Amino acid sequence: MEYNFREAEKKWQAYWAKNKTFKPEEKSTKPKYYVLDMFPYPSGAGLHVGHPLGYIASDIFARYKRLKGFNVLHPMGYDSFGLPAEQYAIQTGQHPEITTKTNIARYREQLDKIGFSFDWDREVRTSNPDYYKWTQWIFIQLFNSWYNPETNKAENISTLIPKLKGFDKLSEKEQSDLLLEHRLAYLSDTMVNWCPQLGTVLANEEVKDGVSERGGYPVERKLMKQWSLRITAYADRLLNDLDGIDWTESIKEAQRNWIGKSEGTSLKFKIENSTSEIEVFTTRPDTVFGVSFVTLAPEHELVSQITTATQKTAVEEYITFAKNRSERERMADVKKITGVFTGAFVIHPFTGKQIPIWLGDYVLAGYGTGAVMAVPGHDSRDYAFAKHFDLPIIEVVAGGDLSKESYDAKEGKLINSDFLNGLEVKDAVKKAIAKIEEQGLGKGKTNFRLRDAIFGRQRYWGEPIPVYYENGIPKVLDEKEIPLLLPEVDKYLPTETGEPPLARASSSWRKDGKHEYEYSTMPGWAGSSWYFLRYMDAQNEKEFVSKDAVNYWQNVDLYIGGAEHATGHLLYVRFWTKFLNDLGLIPVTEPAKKLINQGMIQGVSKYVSIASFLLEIHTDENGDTHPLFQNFLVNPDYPSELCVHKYSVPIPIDLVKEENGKFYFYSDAIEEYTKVDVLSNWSILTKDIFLEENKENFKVNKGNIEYSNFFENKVEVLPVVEKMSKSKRNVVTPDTIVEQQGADCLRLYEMFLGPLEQSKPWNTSGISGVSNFIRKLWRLYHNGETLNISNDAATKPELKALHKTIKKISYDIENFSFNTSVSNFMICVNELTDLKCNKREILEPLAIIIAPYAPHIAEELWEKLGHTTSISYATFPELNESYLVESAFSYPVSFNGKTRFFQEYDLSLTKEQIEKEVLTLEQTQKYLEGKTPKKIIVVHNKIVNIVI
RNA sequence: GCGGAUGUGGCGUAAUUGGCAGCCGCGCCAGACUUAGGAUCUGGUGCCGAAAGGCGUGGGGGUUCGAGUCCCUUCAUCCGCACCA
Repeated sequence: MEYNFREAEKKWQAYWAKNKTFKPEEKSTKPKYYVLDMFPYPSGAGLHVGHPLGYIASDIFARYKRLKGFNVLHPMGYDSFGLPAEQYAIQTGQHPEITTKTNIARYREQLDKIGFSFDWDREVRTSNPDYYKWTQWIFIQLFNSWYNPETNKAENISTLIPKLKGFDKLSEKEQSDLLLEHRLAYLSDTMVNWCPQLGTVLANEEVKDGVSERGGYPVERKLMKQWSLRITAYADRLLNDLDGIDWTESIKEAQRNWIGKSEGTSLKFKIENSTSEIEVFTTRPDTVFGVSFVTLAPEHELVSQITTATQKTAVEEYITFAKNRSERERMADVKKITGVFTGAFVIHPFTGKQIPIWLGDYVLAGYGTGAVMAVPGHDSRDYAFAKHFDLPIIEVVAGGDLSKESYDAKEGKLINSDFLNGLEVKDAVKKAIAKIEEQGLGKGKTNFRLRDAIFGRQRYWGEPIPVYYENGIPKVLDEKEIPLLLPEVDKYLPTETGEPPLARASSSWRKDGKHEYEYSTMPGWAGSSWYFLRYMDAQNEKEFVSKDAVNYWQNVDLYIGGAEHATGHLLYVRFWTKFLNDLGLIPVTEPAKKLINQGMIQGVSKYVSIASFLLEIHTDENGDTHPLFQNFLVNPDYPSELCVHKYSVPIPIDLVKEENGKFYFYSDAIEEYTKVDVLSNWSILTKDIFLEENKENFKVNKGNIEYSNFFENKVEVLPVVEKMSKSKRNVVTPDTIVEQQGADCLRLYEMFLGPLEQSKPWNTSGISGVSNFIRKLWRLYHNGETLNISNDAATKPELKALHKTIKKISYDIENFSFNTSVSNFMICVNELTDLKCNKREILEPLAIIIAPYAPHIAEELWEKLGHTTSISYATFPELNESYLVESAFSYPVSFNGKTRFFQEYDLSLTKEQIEKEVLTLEQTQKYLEGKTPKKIIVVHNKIVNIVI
């Protein structure tokens, strides 16, 4: 009887659901283990084959831990607030909640079919009021807290008030404003990334190369009143605690860079003929004698005050120029040096010399003080600026060649530097800081690159911020008043006056019927910043998580997800965890002990080339002319000079046919394509069309066109490996494989593809090997139609095959090397098949070790073996090393490192005995060619090497 | 520019961590069976060579009895950050 995976998989999925097999024990004496996946955003394209890669790995680990006697928490949920559902709502008018529910239903169906061991009773959806009530609750706690630098943790704002002198005498508004400067959730005027097309502000990590990460729309800098979270208060702890967690070095490094701690000193420069001073921040106070100018950001507040009359026009022009240069341009031409002299000077604090003040847009207004002391000799940016404007370059650290480039290294002896002369850089830094502090010119200081996190989004589909305004003063709702539900609106667009969509809610959407609520909603990362806690106690209506639950589950033991969340989600969730810990609400300071980043499974998009031709120039009744184009599908090598415009678009991969390693799009698929893209109006450019009928209209006439440039009914398409996405039309869902080869096959195959962390394009060419393996495994337990199991004692080779596998699989799982375990299962089954093994003593443990990988077939075999309970809670077989012990070893005998032949020796032989034995061999004499060996190396159980 | 990762047969990959390079699978070749199937089974398959043998882990150099593995150097590809003073 062949294994019927369709029946078996359905049966066991139903069994697990009915028996709540994967519900962790409530009051358990077992050790706990918490395995978490980054929950998905339920997109309209459905789950693609990349999602399950991480889920399968974590599921294997969770199932393995159960077999090892752990009480395992392995939940799943949905990050269900977000932009795509809202964009869809804007286009169709359909409430995002409906879209979201439909998408979730599809995800759930797909997930269920893969046989994950999730405890679905703990499912969370960030867009559910039961859930976002507690997201709002945490926001309220943030609002009510400040960061006390003395205790180095967050405290209730009430502990701050006594420290604020004259607080009582202030008006209510003044009190509110003052407290907002300290609250961890605060409202302020902030420079934000404003995206006009999306109608919202974006966080820094949502902006890539000056355009929005989602959609690629331009982003501009704008001053807006915004809610922010004071993550910078935690900068130092977020940085230091990285050392204590087992995360990949690349993620930790990305977070370190993002936090960007730099230690240095502030230093004041007196402005000549003025009482004002310019304060700069520098990490190289040792180079203070190398300062030859000072550069201010164009936005610096002192600019208008110090600019001299003669420079006024030039400076104003420059400021206008700098302002209008969009962020994107500034990033695009980093190399372009721009600046202007203000006409003013500062006095060097040590030498008393006159130093010019310049403006330059290489200085960022938002970092440090927005001013730098320029040391062109030892800072490459200052060097470039100095060279460009012909400013003096002074060498103060020996070791470089300043005629070629600046010498930025922090090594060498100080020169031309008065009291620092002769010191090494490290010592000079210390001495310079001491001197600066002594003379009251500044003091040692630490700066961070990390900015506070802007927390408001001018969008509909997010958690409402639980704030209302009374006489212009922002106040948070009482705990009893949440959840503050999302109101109904007529459209999901900003109002005509530019207010966020929530402003469209009816006028009854008011606190106590009169006070306006905040119209911004929370960003996408709000709900995901604490969801790992909610799973511990998902149904709790009284608290975000109970003390009992969090004291038991603590934090995530193994977290698997994509590396793209390095500086977003993974930083915010650490921040919230530390905050909740400060408040004494949870016992842990980090969300996850271990983090693994699964690689991305890329799609292979297929791009078809399109040539645009000018058909005619149409003149309308007003006399305006409009060019009329016609587009034709052409081969990729079609010369672009033979058309007005040539471009390529991705087409659905299932409309492409492969022939001899090349890909083609046939004309009979065009109709199918127009269903996906109604705007397309293509036909394939054929010789006839080109040469005969429309030749004149194409406005090209380049003489003889090779016929090979044209095909009658197909064009070649080019494959491109890139991220799977709906817009690239390259999404492959796991559904087909589950349908055709089964969930176990998908699970094994995704693991078999290669190391978990590695990215690779999806390719099913090897799947038949895995499918064959599953059938072979089944046959091992069967003799033709019937189950064939013997209770006889296993033989030594059988035991060896099994225990070798137990050893390897345990090692592999614990090292997250899932690909190698699949090969080892294959090796084991091959060996046992060759041995014709049908012993219960072997086949029972084999079913258990394979169960985490292929749970359906394992359950089915387990049941056939006579068991009445799920294999999920069987005991992982104990390794017995004695079965692996060999008595002899076949030594490779090599000469000068080249293996020539093999010779078996008993392992009890000493090195000396082997050495003696080897020399007596006929073969040895042959390779020695009569020479005497210089040296013989015998490594026990490894190798014999004879050096001639 | 800085940081991270990767480079091994036709392809996906493996190598007990310094000890026989290429396990397992795909593909390919040959054969068996056959109700001719994209089924199943058996054998072969790094490259050059008829063979003996030689060459081989991106390139170059080094350490070592011995290097895919360690060190130096260089190239290529991918990802992240990017004027952070």
